[in-house]
Amino acid sequence: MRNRDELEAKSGNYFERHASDTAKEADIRDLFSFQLQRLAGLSTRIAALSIRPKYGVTPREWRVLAVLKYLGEVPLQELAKHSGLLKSQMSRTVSTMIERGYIAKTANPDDGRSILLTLSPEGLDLSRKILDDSFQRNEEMLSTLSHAEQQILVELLRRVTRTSSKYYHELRSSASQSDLRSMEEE
Amino acid sequence: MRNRDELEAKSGNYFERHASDTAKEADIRDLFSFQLQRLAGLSTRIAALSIRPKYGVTPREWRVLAVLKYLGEVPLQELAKHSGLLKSQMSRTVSTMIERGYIAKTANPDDGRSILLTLSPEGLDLSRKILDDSFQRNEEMLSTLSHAEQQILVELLRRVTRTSSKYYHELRSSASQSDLRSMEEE
DNA sequence: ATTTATTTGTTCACATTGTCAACTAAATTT
DNA sequence: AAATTTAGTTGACAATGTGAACAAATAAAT
Repeated sequence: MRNRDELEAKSGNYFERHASDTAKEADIRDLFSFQLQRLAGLSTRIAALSIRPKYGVTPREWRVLAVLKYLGEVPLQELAKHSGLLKSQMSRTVSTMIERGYIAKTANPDDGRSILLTLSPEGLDLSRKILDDSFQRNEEMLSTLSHAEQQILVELLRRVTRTSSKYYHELRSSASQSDLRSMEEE
Repeated sequence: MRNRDELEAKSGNYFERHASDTAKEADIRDLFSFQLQRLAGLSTRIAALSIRPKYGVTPREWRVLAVLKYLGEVPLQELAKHSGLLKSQMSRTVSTMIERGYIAKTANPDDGRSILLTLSPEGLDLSRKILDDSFQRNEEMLSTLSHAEQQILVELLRRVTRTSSKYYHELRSSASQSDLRSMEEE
């Protein structure tokens, strides 16, 4: 591993760094969220490469189809939650999917505001095909791990996602309450 | 050929999705890349929430600063590779970071085409602060895991990233040999 | 029962991110 | 010396993310 410390002097050490080289500098390569971002970016690029030319849908669109596949028949808001999108994003995505005939929309008899969304037969077919492709891609990506390791990875990610989601909502609610205080704080 | 009936697919009952004795429908929730995307999205949102208001930089900008922190002094292309960005993205990002005084640019004595980039003292200071914050955020996100589990997770991700990167380049070169993007992701 | 507040979905406006191609200037290769 | 490759910049545009305004419908409060 390369270390920055040798370059410390070059880039302007105004802080008269304390003599000890033992104090370890924080390194973004050790940061979980950094690894996560890079791998997710890779994953998206791989998916786009194999899906867009073949099926003519964006990663977001097929993700929505696949989520709707397991949800069955739900209002738009519900679909958005499970997909990790804002309702505004979902509204647009859904309307192009309706135009292309992959999603069907019916009125909700219990609530005049909401709509019920389902996959059309074509949408179900497409989502199956793409999902199969995706599982194949994932196998390639995970091929370096044993089956047991793959399961561990998936389980750890699941737990981290749960915890992070809670953390996120905490941050959000505490941020919206103290809007005026975020000016200084050093 | 799996031929699960439509009724089940649309039932929306995800507590019974494993109960079926027949061929199982593919489910995006079991897809590694889906989990990855959701968690990465969460992570970005959390980061943006705590960093943007406080330091006035976007997630991408601080990531670049932090990468440059460990690289020391490198040409733009090199910085792009390690950050997972295209050189066009990097060129723009760097030029705003130079405007704001976080990055310094000098000519490369060995190559008139390339430039050498380093963190300015302000950039170094900022990257340290944000990196500290980031490690704290990550601790929250990972708080559900034991220390040992965290290490396992990081190690598994590292291996998957390596394999995926190789896979990506295979796909790319087999798709079109002419347009080789030099983004080694490693 | 009427007013008020909340919720659902659509749309607008905009910021960030990602992709590709054209272009220059400087190496490198032939 | 000419052709090719490489480093970086810039333009154009697609995809994604965020927040707010808005109408219609429902729920809550008085």
